[in-house]
Amino acid sequence: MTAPVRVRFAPSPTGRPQVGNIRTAMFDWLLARHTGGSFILRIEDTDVARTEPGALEAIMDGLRWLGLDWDEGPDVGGDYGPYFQSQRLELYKEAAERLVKQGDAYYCYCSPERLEVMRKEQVARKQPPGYDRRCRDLSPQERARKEAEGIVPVARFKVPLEGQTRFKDLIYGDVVFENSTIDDFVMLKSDGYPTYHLANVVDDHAMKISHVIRGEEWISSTPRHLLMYRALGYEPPRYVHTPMILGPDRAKLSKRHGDVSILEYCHQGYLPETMFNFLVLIGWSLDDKTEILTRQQLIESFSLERIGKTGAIFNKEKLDWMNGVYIRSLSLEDFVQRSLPFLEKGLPAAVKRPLDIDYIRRMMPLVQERAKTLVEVPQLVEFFFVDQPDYNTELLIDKKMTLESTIKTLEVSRQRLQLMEVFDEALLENLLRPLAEELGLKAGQLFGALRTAVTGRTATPPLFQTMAVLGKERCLKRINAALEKLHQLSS
RNA sequence: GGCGCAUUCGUCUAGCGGCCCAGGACGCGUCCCUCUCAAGGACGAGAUCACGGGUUCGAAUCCCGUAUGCGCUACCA
Repeated sequence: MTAPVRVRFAPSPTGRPQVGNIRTAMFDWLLARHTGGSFILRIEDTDVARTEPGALEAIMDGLRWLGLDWDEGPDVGGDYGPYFQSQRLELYKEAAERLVKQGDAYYCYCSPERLEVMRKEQVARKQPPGYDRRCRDLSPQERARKEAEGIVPVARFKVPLEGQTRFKDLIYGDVVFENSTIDDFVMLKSDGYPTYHLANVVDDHAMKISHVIRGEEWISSTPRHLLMYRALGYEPPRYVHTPMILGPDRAKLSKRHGDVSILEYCHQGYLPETMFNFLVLIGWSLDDKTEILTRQQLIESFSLERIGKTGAIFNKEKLDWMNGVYIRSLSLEDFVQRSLPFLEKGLPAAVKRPLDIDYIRRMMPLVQERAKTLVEVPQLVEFFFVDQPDYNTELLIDKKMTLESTIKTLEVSRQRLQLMEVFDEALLENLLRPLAEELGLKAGQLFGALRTAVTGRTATPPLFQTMAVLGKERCLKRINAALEKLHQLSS
């Protein structure tokens, strides 16, 4: 696997870039980089009706986000362009005409309505549905008559009635199909656009693609492609079908079960390096223990041989874990920079902008090891910003404490805190630990009351560090507010 | 219905005839650490390797069959 490959990712711009497709693109990219080959982006915009505006940009954004740069493609050009199939219509038409001339294809004038009825009957008779080849042997006169009626035909490939078509898939091994089970499929639609089958064969040949990497769902149509390669006199590429990514019900992942756009993971605060690592591990593994791999390690160690055969369910919990691992591995400044957009968006509108970046830098070490995704960072640090945290007064009173003892505890704490000149972590600890003992409390009881008073929460980063970041003024203000709440409760 | 592909802990997987009465990871449980929450550490539960036949001295690994699941079966890709 050292010869440079030419591989292509060929999405159709009919929707957002889903993880299944992106994973295939990653395999393409990895193989290209591993072998020093080329990764080509080709847009299969042959389904005019389903093409969605914006889909192309979204696909490119998704690839860029993951760092899957392409060597040839719509925007960067290349020697084998154009890279939009809609701009290569002439090529497909020529190929189709040639096949018709050679007797390997024919024009079909059957109406969609007739085909519909035909299929229904076939299914009713428990026959395999498929084109009945009515137009396969039309006489020139019959054809002329249809043309005269103004019917615009489609071009169908003349699949051999007998024999077998076989190929060796690099992952699944030998696959054999009886030609008799394949119907005469449409190559060229009546609107002049090719179907996937034709366009794919013509372009992969024209673009000198060496390996076709695509989802397992394409295995069944591979013999059609092979038959066309043969009829056209082209050398077929190597085929690499990859296992699918499944939904929780083991069915092909769809929008229904959250096959969300790869960009959605970006918005949800997953790091691109997490997605890259995680996605490649669905269906591929290095060995029996390595889970975290850098992009460079992946390029070096990637190989087709280690791609599995079985569809895999997308394991969200594991993704979350891995994202935590990657977040923790970030340098503080990197973590700050990546969190910034999420803070801008996620912090309450009442927090004044621009955000105080230095203040943020001081609190971020406290949340870095607690965040699983970037999108939850604002939640984690919100109490640092709000004027006065909102919380239920009961939370101030520890299970083993009373209203009175809590009031007393906070009052004494306030006095002592007020006397501090330098409000840092070490000094806070030196003050507070002995204070708990002095008050006859367990450290947790004192710290718990202070924690709630100062943050409004029962689960926060370590108290002293948190208070140090908050600063003396904010802490005292909040303790005062807490005491007020408690007094209200007692009256 | 036809054709094709697949089948190892709940999930992702290692395993390509003896090292496996099956290893790792996520998740889960217990414990340690500890001011809470995380993180980290230790330990544990969890798979008769879908089932049934072969082949072999020996099979999760090879062969056949069955079952189940999934995919394809469009003038979609």
